[in-house]
Amino acid sequence: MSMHYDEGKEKFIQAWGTLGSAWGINKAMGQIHALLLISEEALSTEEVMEELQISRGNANMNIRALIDWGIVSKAYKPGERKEYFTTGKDVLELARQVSRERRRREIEPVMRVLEEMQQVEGDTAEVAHFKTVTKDLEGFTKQVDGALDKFIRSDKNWFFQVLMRLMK
Amino acid sequence: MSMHYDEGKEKFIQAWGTLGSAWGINKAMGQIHALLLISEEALSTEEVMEELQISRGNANMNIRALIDWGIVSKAYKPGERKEYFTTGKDVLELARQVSRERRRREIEPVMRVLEEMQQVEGDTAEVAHFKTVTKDLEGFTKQVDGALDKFIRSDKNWFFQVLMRLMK
DNA sequence: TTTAACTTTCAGTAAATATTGAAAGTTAAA
DNA sequence: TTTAACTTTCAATATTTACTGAAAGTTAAA
Repeated sequence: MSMHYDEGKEKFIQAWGTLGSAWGINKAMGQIHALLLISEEALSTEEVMEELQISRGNANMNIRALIDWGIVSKAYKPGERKEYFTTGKDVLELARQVSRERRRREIEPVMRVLEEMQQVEGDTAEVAHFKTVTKDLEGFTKQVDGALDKFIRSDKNWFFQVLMRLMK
Repeated sequence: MSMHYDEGKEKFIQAWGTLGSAWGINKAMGQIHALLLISEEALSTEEVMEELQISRGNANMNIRALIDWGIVSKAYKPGERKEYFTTGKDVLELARQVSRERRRREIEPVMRVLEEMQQVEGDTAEVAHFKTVTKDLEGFTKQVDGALDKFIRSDKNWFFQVLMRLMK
């Protein structure tokens, strides 16, 4: 029923990587994030390479990507030239950041396309149906987008209050 | 500023396919779903193949996958032996179904791993930190999972009320 | 400056994923 | 039954995506 640290660590990193791929983030990116999450100290590229058995190029590119997503940041150690990396340990803040990015990268482009669809011309039933469906999608997407925006801007208390109320 | 139906249709199918890949669903699956969404009539495998220019095997497999997800269903036309396929036009119901499946396929497995992590033994600071982080993730995941569950079981009114309240 | 510690890039390769099409399987009607 | 309309499977192939490692680029210290 118990488990050694190394085994647990391995399992967690694996699981986080898998979750990553299911969500369109790549595996290595998820694994690096997991590793930084459970590490109290900031890690260097070398250390990441070593722990995950991946190449320098791979480590570097995925660390960059995590920085782009705004969920990993650089840390310099006094007197050291090397770069180290950490990720915030606040899960809510992480969720917020991921929401922010996905909203920007995925929801917004699709919303723009859906809006455009109202410009389709023609008075056939086919066109009418097309516009109805895309308008519905647009309406729904807008609602979700608005809620997401609220979440992104909200503070901790607001979020947990909403969750609580939501679950009655 | 206006647009022909065929152009709009093409754009929409493309966008829906792209959104699909960003969400771990494959492109063809997204495109087939888009096509069924905007089609009032149920379509046959042949028609899907023709419209999207994909092979029989591809069409068949992805239609199956959509059925597995519970978002496409078979429809038989009277006197016809061939199978036809449709998808519900209710966007909220679609969202609910997708949430249900993702919850089952992704959230649940990761939650089980996170729970397991409390079984890690050892009294070092490292282990303590590991448990803290994974416990936080577990707590957050549980909350979201609960809210999702509520959403999945809820009706239309509840959902829009929540969204409204949420957006103040 | 030069050097050396470090980071980034990228062409080549490997791995994973999606797609094809023809053959095998199934089942309603003749 | 047989036939033929239809659906499913799956080995081969193509496409996409990820990864490597060495070379090029950068920058602090000597």
